[in-house]
Amino acid sequence: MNTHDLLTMGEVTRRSGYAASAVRYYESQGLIRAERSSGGQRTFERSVLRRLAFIRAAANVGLSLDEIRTELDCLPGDRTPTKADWARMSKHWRRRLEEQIHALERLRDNLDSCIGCGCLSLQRCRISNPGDAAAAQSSGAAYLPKVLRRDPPRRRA
Amino acid sequence: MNTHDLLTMGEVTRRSGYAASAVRYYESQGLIRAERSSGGQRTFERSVLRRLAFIRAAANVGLSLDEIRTELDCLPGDRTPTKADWARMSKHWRRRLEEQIHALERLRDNLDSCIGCGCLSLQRCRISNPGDAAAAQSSGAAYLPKVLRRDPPRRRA
DNA sequence: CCTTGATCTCAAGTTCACTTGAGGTTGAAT
DNA sequence: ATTCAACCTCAAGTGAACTTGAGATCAAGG
Repeated sequence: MNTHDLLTMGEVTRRSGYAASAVRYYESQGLIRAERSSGGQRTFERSVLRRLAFIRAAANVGLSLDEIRTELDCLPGDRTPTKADWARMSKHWRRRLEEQIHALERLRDNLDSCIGCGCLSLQRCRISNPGDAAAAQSSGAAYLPKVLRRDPPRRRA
Repeated sequence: MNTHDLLTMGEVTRRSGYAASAVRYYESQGLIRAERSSGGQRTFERSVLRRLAFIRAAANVGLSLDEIRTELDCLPGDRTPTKADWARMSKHWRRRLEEQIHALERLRDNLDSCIGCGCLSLQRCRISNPGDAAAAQSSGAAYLPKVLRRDPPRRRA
Protein backbone atom coordinates (compact mmCIF):
# COMPACT_ATOMS: atom_id res chain seq x y z
CA MET A 1 0.00 0.00 0.00
CA ASN A 2 2.80 2.41 0.79
CA THR A 3 6.31 2.66 -0.55
CA HIS A 4 9.42 1.70 1.52
CA ASP A 5 8.23 1.41 5.06
CA LEU A 6 6.77 4.65 6.19
CA LEU A 7 3.28 4.47 7.52
CA THR A 8 0.42 6.85 6.95
CA MET A 9 -1.86 8.05 9.65
CA GLY A 10 -4.54 5.70 8.46
CA GLU A 11 -2.28 2.71 8.71
CA VAL A 12 -1.14 3.69 12.14
CA THR A 13 -4.65 4.12 13.44
CA ARG A 14 -5.76 0.83 11.95
CA ARG A 15 -2.80 -1.10 13.23
CA SER A 16 -2.47 0.49 16.61
CA GLY A 17 -6.12 0.73 17.41
CA TYR A 18 -5.66 4.32 18.51
CA ALA A 19 -7.75 7.13 17.13
CA ALA A 20 -5.97 9.65 14.94
CA SER A 21 -6.65 12.32 17.50
CA ALA A 22 -4.89 10.25 20.12
CA VAL A 23 -1.93 9.66 17.85
CA ARG A 24 -1.65 13.38 17.19
CA TYR A 25 -1.96 14.02 20.87
CA TYR A 26 0.84 11.63 21.67
CA GLU A 27 3.00 13.29 19.09
CA SER A 28 2.22 16.68 20.57
CA GLN A 29 3.20 15.32 23.94
CA GLY A 30 6.47 13.98 22.66
CA LEU A 31 5.65 10.33 23.14
CA ILE A 32 6.08 9.49 19.50
CA ARG A 33 7.66 11.17 16.52
CA ALA A 34 6.43 11.75 13.01
CA GLU A 35 8.04 13.00 9.83
CA ARG A 36 6.09 15.05 7.35
CA SER A 37 5.41 14.52 3.69
CA SER A 38 5.93 17.32 1.18
CA GLY A 39 2.31 18.21 1.68
CA GLY A 40 2.49 18.29 5.46
CA GLN A 41 0.91 14.95 6.20
CA ARG A 42 2.42 12.77 8.86
CA THR A 43 4.51 9.78 8.02
CA PHE A 44 5.54 7.38 10.72
CA GLU A 45 8.36 4.97 11.03
CA ARG A 46 7.32 1.46 11.79
CA SER A 47 8.80 1.74 15.23
CA VAL A 48 5.98 4.02 16.14
CA LEU A 49 3.72 0.98 16.28
CA ARG A 50 5.95 -0.54 18.87
CA ARG A 51 5.85 2.64 20.85
CA LEU A 52 2.10 2.91 20.64
CA ALA A 53 1.71 -0.66 21.70
CA PHE A 54 3.99 0.03 24.59
CA ILE A 55 1.98 3.09 25.49
CA ARG A 56 -1.18 1.08 25.59
CA ALA A 57 0.30 -1.65 27.70
CA ALA A 58 1.83 0.83 30.09
CA ALA A 59 -1.37 2.81 30.36
CA ASN A 60 -3.15 -0.42 31.07
CA VAL A 61 -1.07 -1.03 34.13
CA GLY A 62 -1.75 2.43 35.35
CA LEU A 63 1.19 4.53 34.29
CA SER A 64 0.46 8.15 33.49
CA LEU A 65 1.56 9.57 30.18
CA ASP A 66 4.23 11.41 32.05
CA GLU A 67 5.67 8.23 33.44
CA ILE A 68 5.35 6.57 30.08
CA ARG A 69 7.27 9.36 28.48
CA THR A 70 10.00 8.93 30.99
CA GLU A 71 10.24 5.25 30.17
CA LEU A 72 10.14 5.86 26.45
CA ASP A 73 12.83 8.47 26.70
CA CYS A 74 15.19 5.67 27.58
CA LEU A 75 14.60 4.14 24.19
CA PRO A 76 16.41 5.38 21.11
CA GLY A 77 13.29 6.64 19.35
CA ASP A 78 14.80 6.57 15.90
CA ARG A 79 17.12 3.59 16.04
CA THR A 80 15.46 0.24 16.53
CA PRO A 81 15.71 -0.55 20.22
CA THR A 82 18.24 -3.16 21.12
CA LYS A 83 17.74 -6.06 23.40
CA ALA A 84 19.49 -4.15 26.11
CA ASP A 85 17.13 -1.23 25.73
CA TRP A 86 14.11 -3.38 26.28
CA ALA A 87 15.67 -5.36 29.04
CA ARG A 88 16.40 -2.21 30.97
CA MET A 89 12.86 -1.04 30.62
CA SER A 90 11.37 -4.33 31.46
CA LYS A 91 13.10 -4.23 34.78
CA HIS A 92 11.19 -1.12 35.73
CA TRP A 93 8.03 -2.70 34.59
CA ARG A 94 8.46 -5.88 36.37
CA ARG A 95 8.99 -4.07 39.60
CA ARG A 96 5.96 -1.99 39.04
CA LEU A 97 3.84 -4.98 38.22
CA GLU A 98 5.11 -6.97 41.15
CA GLU A 99 4.34 -4.18 43.52
CA GLN A 100 0.90 -3.78 42.15
CA ILE A 101 0.21 -7.47 42.34
CA HIS A 102 1.40 -7.76 45.89
CA ALA A 103 -0.56 -4.73 46.92
CA LEU A 104 -3.70 -6.24 45.53
CA GLU A 105 -3.02 -9.56 47.16
CA ARG A 106 -2.56 -7.95 50.50
CA LEU A 107 -5.76 -6.07 50.04
CA ARG A 108 -7.61 -9.20 49.12
CA ASP A 109 -6.23 -11.14 52.04
CA ASN A 110 -7.05 -8.41 54.48
CA LEU A 111 -10.52 -8.23 53.12
CA ASP A 112 -10.90 -11.92 53.63
CA SER A 113 -9.74 -11.79 57.19
CA CYS A 114 -12.08 -8.89 57.83
CA ILE A 115 -15.06 -10.92 56.89
CA GLY A 116 -13.65 -14.28 57.84
CA CYS A 117 -12.76 -13.46 61.39
CA GLY A 118 -16.10 -11.92 62.02
CA CYS A 119 -14.61 -8.68 63.26
CA LEU A 120 -15.98 -7.07 60.17
CA SER A 121 -15.80 -3.82 61.95
CA LEU A 122 -13.93 -1.71 59.56
CA GLN A 123 -13.05 0.26 62.63
CA ARG A 124 -10.13 -2.01 63.21
CA CYS A 125 -9.57 -3.10 59.67
CA ARG A 126 -6.30 -2.02 58.20
CA ILE A 127 -7.45 -1.98 54.64
CA SER A 128 -10.00 0.66 54.96
CA ASN A 129 -9.48 2.47 58.14
CA PRO A 130 -6.44 4.62 58.23
CA GLY A 131 -7.56 6.75 61.11
CA ASP A 132 -10.55 5.76 63.15
CA ALA A 133 -9.18 3.79 66.03
CA ALA A 134 -5.89 5.57 65.60
CA ALA A 135 -7.37 9.00 65.25
CA ALA A 136 -4.84 10.62 67.50
CA GLN A 137 -1.93 9.74 65.23
CA SER A 138 -0.27 12.16 62.93
CA SER A 139 -2.25 11.75 59.78
CA GLY A 140 -3.83 8.35 59.69
CA ALA A 141 -1.00 5.95 59.15
CA ALA A 142 -0.45 4.62 55.68
CA TYR A 143 -1.73 1.11 55.69
CA LEU A 144 -1.89 0.65 51.99
CA PRO A 145 1.28 0.08 50.01
CA LYS A 146 2.22 3.19 48.18
CA VAL A 147 1.60 1.88 44.70
CA LEU A 148 -2.04 1.69 45.51
CA ARG A 149 -2.32 4.57 47.83
CA ARG A 150 -4.11 7.54 46.45
CA ASP A 151 -3.61 10.66 48.53
CA PRO A 152 -4.02 9.54 52.15
CA PRO A 153 -3.78 12.88 53.94
CA ARG A 154 -3.60 15.40 51.14
CA ARG A 155 -1.89 16.13 47.81
CA ARG A 156 -2.69 15.21 44.24
CA ALA A 157 -4.46 17.61 41.88
CA MET B 1 -15.06 16.74 72.39
CA ASN B 2 -18.58 16.26 71.06
CA THR B 3 -21.75 15.08 72.71
CA HIS B 4 -23.27 11.60 72.02
CA ASP B 5 -21.59 10.31 68.92
CA LEU B 6 -22.15 12.69 66.12
CA LEU B 7 -19.06 13.91 64.39
CA THR B 8 -18.27 17.37 63.16
CA MET B 9 -16.73 18.10 59.83
CA GLY B 10 -13.41 18.73 61.49
CA GLU B 11 -13.43 15.39 63.21
CA VAL B 12 -14.35 13.63 60.01
CA THR B 13 -11.59 15.26 58.03
CA ARG B 14 -9.04 14.52 60.72
CA ARG B 15 -10.07 10.94 61.15
CA SER B 16 -10.71 10.04 57.55
CA GLY B 17 -7.84 11.90 56.03
CA TYR B 18 -10.13 13.40 53.43
CA ALA B 19 -10.33 17.11 52.82
CA ALA B 20 -13.55 18.82 53.77
CA SER B 21 -14.18 19.63 50.14
CA ALA B 22 -13.97 15.97 49.28
CA VAL B 23 -16.32 15.03 52.07
CA ARG B 24 -18.83 17.61 50.86
CA TYR B 25 -18.39 16.35 47.36
CA TYR B 26 -19.09 12.79 48.40
CA GLU B 27 -22.18 13.92 50.19
CA SER B 28 -23.31 15.81 47.11
CA GLN B 29 -22.78 12.66 45.12
CA GLY B 30 -24.79 10.57 47.51
CA LEU B 31 -21.92 8.45 48.73
CA ILE B 32 -22.34 9.50 52.32
CA ARG B 33 -25.04 11.19 54.34
CA ALA B 34 -24.95 14.04 56.80
CA GLU B 35 -27.48 15.53 59.19
CA ARG B 36 -27.51 19.20 59.91
CA SER B 37 -27.25 21.09 63.16
CA SER B 38 -29.68 23.87 63.98
CA GLY B 39 -27.24 26.28 62.43
CA GLY B 40 -26.84 24.33 59.20
CA GLN B 41 -23.50 22.69 59.91
CA ARG B 42 -23.03 19.07 59.02
CA THR B 43 -23.07 16.36 61.63
CA PHE B 44 -22.06 12.88 60.71
CA GLU B 45 -22.85 9.55 62.18
CA ARG B 46 -19.83 7.50 63.05
CA SER B 47 -20.64 5.08 60.29
CA VAL B 48 -19.57 7.72 57.82
CA LEU B 49 -15.99 6.98 58.77
CA ARG B 50 -16.47 3.42 57.73
CA ARG B 51 -17.93 4.53 54.48
CA LEU B 52 -15.15 6.96 53.80
CA ALA B 53 -12.58 4.34 54.58
CA PHE B 54 -14.34 2.02 52.23
CA ILE B 55 -14.40 4.68 49.56
CA ARG B 56 -10.70 5.14 49.87
CA ALA B 57 -9.95 1.46 49.69
CA ALA B 58 -12.23 0.99 46.74
CA ALA B 59 -10.81 3.96 44.92
CA ASN B 60 -7.39 2.52 45.57
CA VAL B 61 -8.22 -0.61 43.67
CA GLY B 62 -9.52 1.40 40.81
CA LEU B 63 -13.25 1.64 41.25
CA SER B 64 -14.91 4.78 40.02
CA LEU B 65 -17.13 6.74 42.35
CA ASP B 66 -20.04 5.47 40.37
CA GLU B 67 -19.11 1.88 41.02
CA ILE B 68 -18.42 2.69 44.63
CA ARG B 69 -21.82 4.24 44.99
CA THR B 70 -23.37 1.09 43.60
CA GLU B 71 -21.54 -1.00 46.14
CA LEU B 72 -22.39 1.33 48.99
CA ASP B 73 -26.03 1.37 48.01
CA CYS B 74 -26.15 -2.25 49.07
CA LEU B 75 -25.32 -1.21 52.58
CA PRO B 76 -27.97 0.12 54.94
CA GLY B 77 -26.47 3.59 55.25
CA ASP B 78 -28.18 4.37 58.52
CA ARG B 79 -28.28 1.03 60.26
CA THR B 80 -24.95 -0.49 61.17
CA PRO B 81 -24.12 -2.97 58.43
CA THR B 82 -24.51 -6.60 59.36
CA LYS B 83 -22.06 -9.35 58.70
CA ALA B 84 -24.18 -10.42 55.76
CA ASP B 85 -24.02 -6.95 54.25
CA TRP B 86 -20.27 -6.94 54.28
CA ALA B 87 -19.96 -10.48 53.15
CA ARG B 88 -22.07 -9.76 50.11
CA MET B 89 -19.95 -6.79 49.21
CA SER B 90 -16.71 -8.56 49.78
CA LYS B 91 -17.68 -11.10 47.19
CA HIS B 92 -17.77 -8.41 44.54
CA TRP B 93 -14.49 -7.11 45.73
CA ARG B 94 -12.75 -10.35 45.80
CA ARG B 95 -13.69 -11.03 42.22
CA ARG B 96 -12.52 -7.65 41.17
CA LEU B 97 -9.24 -8.02 42.97
CA GLU B 98 -8.65 -11.50 41.62
CA GLU B 99 -9.23 -10.35 38.10
CA GLN B 100 -6.89 -7.47 38.52
CA ILE B 101 -4.22 -9.63 40.03
CA HIS B 102 -4.44 -12.25 37.31
CA ALA B 103 -4.37 -9.63 34.63
CA LEU B 104 -1.21 -8.19 36.05
CA GLU B 105 0.39 -11.57 36.39
CA ARG B 106 -0.32 -12.39 32.79
CA LEU B 107 1.11 -9.09 31.77
CA ARG B 108 4.22 -9.69 33.80
CA ASP B 109 4.71 -13.17 32.47
CA ASN B 110 4.27 -12.07 28.91
CA LEU B 111 6.73 -9.33 29.46
CA ASP B 112 9.21 -11.83 30.76
CA SER B 113 8.83 -14.08 27.78
CA CYS B 114 9.25 -11.11 25.49
CA ILE B 115 12.62 -10.34 26.88
CA GLY B 116 13.48 -13.83 27.91
CA CYS B 117 13.01 -15.48 24.57
CA GLY B 118 15.03 -12.88 22.81
CA CYS B 119 12.32 -12.19 20.31
CA LEU B 120 11.90 -8.86 21.99
CA SER B 121 10.20 -7.69 18.89
CA LEU B 122 7.10 -6.22 20.22
CA GLN B 123 5.78 -6.89 16.76
CA ARG B 124 4.82 -10.34 17.81
CA CYS B 125 4.35 -9.72 21.48
CA ARG B 126 0.85 -10.16 22.70
CA ILE B 127 1.09 -7.74 25.55
CA SER B 128 1.73 -4.71 23.60
CA ASN B 129 0.82 -5.35 20.07
CA PRO B 130 -2.85 -5.74 19.48
CA GLY B 131 -2.72 -5.16 15.77
CA ASP B 132 0.60 -5.09 13.99
CA ALA B 133 1.12 -8.61 12.76
CA ALA B 134 -2.60 -9.13 12.82
CA ALA B 135 -3.44 -5.88 11.13
CA ALA B 136 -5.96 -7.41 8.81
CA GLN B 137 -8.21 -8.53 11.64
CA SER B 138 -11.35 -6.78 12.66
CA SER B 139 -10.07 -4.35 15.23
CA GLY B 140 -6.85 -5.60 16.72
CA ALA B 141 -7.84 -8.53 18.84
CA ALA B 142 -8.13 -7.98 22.54
CA TYR B 143 -5.12 -9.55 24.10
CA LEU B 144 -5.41 -7.89 27.43
CA PRO B 145 -7.99 -9.06 29.90
CA LYS B 146 -10.80 -6.64 30.05
CA VAL B 147 -10.20 -5.43 33.56
CA LEU B 148 -7.00 -3.91 32.38
CA ARG B 149 -7.96 -3.01 28.90
CA ARG B 150 -8.42 0.65 28.27
CA ASP B 151 -10.21 1.26 24.99
CA PRO B 152 -8.55 -1.01 22.45
CA PRO B 153 -10.33 0.12 19.29
CA ARG B 154 -12.33 3.13 20.39
CA ARG B 155 -14.76 4.34 23.05
CA ARG B 156 -14.32 5.97 26.42
CA ALA B 157 -14.71 9.74 27.05
C1' DC C 1 -20.59 41.21 73.55
C1' DC C 2 -16.66 40.13 70.83
C1' DT C 3 -13.39 37.64 68.58
C1' DT C 4 -11.60 33.75 66.25
C1' DG C 5 -11.63 29.58 64.08
C1' DA C 6 -14.60 26.27 61.96
C1' DT C 7 -18.14 25.79 58.46
C1' DC C 8 -21.29 27.02 54.97
C1' DT C 9 -22.70 27.84 49.84
C1' DC C 10 -21.97 28.40 45.12
C1' DA C 11 -19.50 29.22 41.08
C1' DA C 12 -15.51 28.55 38.81
C1' DG C 13 -10.97 26.44 38.17
C1' DT C 14 -7.71 22.26 37.64
C1' DT C 15 -5.56 18.02 35.74
C1' DC C 16 -5.53 14.16 32.72
C1' DA C 17 -6.19 12.19 28.49
C1' DC C 18 -8.30 12.72 24.86
C1' DT C 19 -12.40 13.92 21.49
C1' DT C 20 -15.15 17.00 18.64
C1' DG C 21 -15.93 20.42 15.29
C1' DA C 22 -15.10 23.90 11.96
C1' DG C 23 -12.94 25.03 8.02
C1' DG C 24 -9.28 24.08 4.86
C1' DT C 25 -5.60 21.01 2.12
C1' DT C 26 -3.72 16.57 -0.08
C1' DG C 27 -3.25 12.98 -3.00
C1' DA C 28 -4.67 8.85 -5.49
C1' DA C 29 -7.96 7.24 -8.69
C1' DT C 30 -11.06 8.10 -12.51
C1' DA D 1 -9.48 17.99 -14.54
C1' DT D 2 -12.26 16.42 -11.01
C1' DT D 3 -13.51 14.14 -7.15
C1' DC D 4 -13.54 12.55 -2.57
C1' DA D 5 -11.67 10.14 1.17
C1' DA D 6 -8.00 11.03 4.11
C1' DC D 7 -5.40 14.62 6.39
C1' DC D 8 -4.35 18.88 8.46
C1' DT D 9 -4.71 22.75 12.36
C1' DC D 10 -6.47 25.00 16.16
C1' DA D 11 -9.68 26.04 19.57
C1' DA D 12 -12.88 24.35 22.51
C1' DG D 13 -15.35 20.66 24.88
C1' DT D 14 -15.63 16.33 27.96
C1' DG D 15 -15.76 13.68 32.30
C1' DA D 16 -13.94 12.33 36.52
C1' DA D 17 -12.83 13.84 40.90
C1' DC D 18 -11.95 17.18 43.37
C1' DT D 19 -9.94 22.01 44.89
C1' DT D 20 -10.03 27.00 45.29
C1' DG D 21 -11.92 31.35 46.36
C1' DA D 22 -15.18 34.74 47.77
C1' DG D 23 -18.20 36.20 50.92
C1' DA D 24 -21.18 35.01 54.72
C1' DT D 25 -22.53 32.46 59.06
C1' DC D 26 -21.84 29.56 63.27
C1' DA D 27 -20.14 28.30 67.83
C1' DA D 28 -17.49 28.54 71.83
C1' DG D 29 -14.15 30.85 74.88
C1' DG D 30 -12.89 35.11 77.29
